[in-house]
Amino acid sequence: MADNKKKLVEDITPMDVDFAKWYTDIVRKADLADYSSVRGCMIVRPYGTAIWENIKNLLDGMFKETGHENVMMPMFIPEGLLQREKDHVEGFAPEVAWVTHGGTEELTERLCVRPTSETLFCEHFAKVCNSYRDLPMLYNQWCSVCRWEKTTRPFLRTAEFWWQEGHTIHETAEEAMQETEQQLDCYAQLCEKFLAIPVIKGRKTDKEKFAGAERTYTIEAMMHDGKALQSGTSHYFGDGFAKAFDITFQGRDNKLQHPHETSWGMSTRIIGAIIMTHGDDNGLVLPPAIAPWQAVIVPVAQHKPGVLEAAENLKQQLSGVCRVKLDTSDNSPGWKFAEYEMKGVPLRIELGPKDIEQGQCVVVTRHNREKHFIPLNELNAQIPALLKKVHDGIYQMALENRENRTFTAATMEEIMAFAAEKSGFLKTMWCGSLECEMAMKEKAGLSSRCMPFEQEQIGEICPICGKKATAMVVWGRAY
RNA sequence: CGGGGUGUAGCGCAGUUUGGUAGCGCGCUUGGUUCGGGACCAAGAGGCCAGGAGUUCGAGUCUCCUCACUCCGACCA
Repeated sequence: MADNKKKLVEDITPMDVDFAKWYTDIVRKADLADYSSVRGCMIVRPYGTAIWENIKNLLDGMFKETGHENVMMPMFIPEGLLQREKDHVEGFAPEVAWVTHGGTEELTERLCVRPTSETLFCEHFAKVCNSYRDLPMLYNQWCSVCRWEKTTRPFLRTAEFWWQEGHTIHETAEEAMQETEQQLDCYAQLCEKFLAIPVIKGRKTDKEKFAGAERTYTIEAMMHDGKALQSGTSHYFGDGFAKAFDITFQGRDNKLQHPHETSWGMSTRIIGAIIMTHGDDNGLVLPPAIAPWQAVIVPVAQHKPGVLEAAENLKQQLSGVCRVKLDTSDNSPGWKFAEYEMKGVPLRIELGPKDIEQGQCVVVTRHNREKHFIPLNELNAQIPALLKKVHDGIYQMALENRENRTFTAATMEEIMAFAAEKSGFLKTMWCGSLECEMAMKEKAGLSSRCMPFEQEQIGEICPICGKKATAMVVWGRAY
């Protein structure tokens, strides 16, 4: 299928030539986002917003099914409040934006633009939580947050980004732990079932965990270039924040207790993951579940009598079967083919005079450009199967990429060989010390991605220091 | 923070060496011919050449200053 590999869109830099350029070309050409006049801030264009809305609706539905409620918190955090938890403020202070004036008056206490809202939720929980009967409180908010990053890239790292942040408090540590794992699982489900992105679930090392958390769980995905992308996180706080913010409730035993807390988040960065997991040299490839249009109808020779009418009828026929768009613009069919390939629409339906004569249409699946000639009266029944084929196909391709780029090492020599020649995940045993983790970064340029839940016993000792190993770690270079 | 680079039409760029009517491609508008992999012809619209101060008869072009963006380091949940 050499023909299928031919690059048909000239405006996108091939990923082998320059992966970073390829990425930004797609962001721009697929109309996902634009740069704004504020450094590091992006404008999410309608097409990008539609993708985010679909992701948001899926996640929001899952959250609600498990009893979570949405709230809306302020975007400003007083400096004093941010400083209540020591680790937390140390983690975030270097990258927060400060509001110092209201109108022309200088504020007595400056306000930071939220980089995350733990402190606000904690302050609120302290007020509204009184009894074990109030628990659990399962809150979530959809909002944007601000982190003054030094280097930014659309979706992957922006100074302002959109996300959801869940914050819950529970009567017992066990219940909070369960919540933390449940929400991580929710993200993993979203990635694998809807976004067709295989992920590794695991726990972050102490070095990589969230500022102020007792434990951080993560899902890690691998991009086309072998780099890792942290795609969602879930944190268990124990009662650390509760103590710092004086959140108490009267327990079943009539004594005052601190609740156990969690937080978890997924951001617009996931759109970057979709681009870099599924995209190709012809543009974006969207998982059907979140594609704004799952199919696009391209009429051929639309000036000829009957073609537009037939296309219009086909659109009617497909409403309720999938999200469908009909493009009747003046652009040539070839232009439209390229356009919707760049936009990653999973199915293209071509309908021309020849098809109408034969009562059929041509359906092309985006990820492999396979053509299917389908009778119009069978189309409705076949669309769901074709969409599933796209989903399964791109999931499989992503999984294969990850498998092909995953290696194990038992010695320092093997680690250095990996670091020098490969890009991907490296599994090794680890003793659990910060020193060895730092050494990995310094010597091999690798950071720990996670300690997978699915542990493999690939050795007895830590290859860095030679001491007894306590866990297997997946290492990599990260976005 | 350190080092490089770039600011000219919506976007991408040429023009700066050697000062002399503001250019090209894409996109946009109008009309026509086209249409199974980014069609073609014709006619148009669109500029404080990043900003400021100099030199000069004359500055996009030379000098000085300022600002913005960007890349590579460093830093970074």
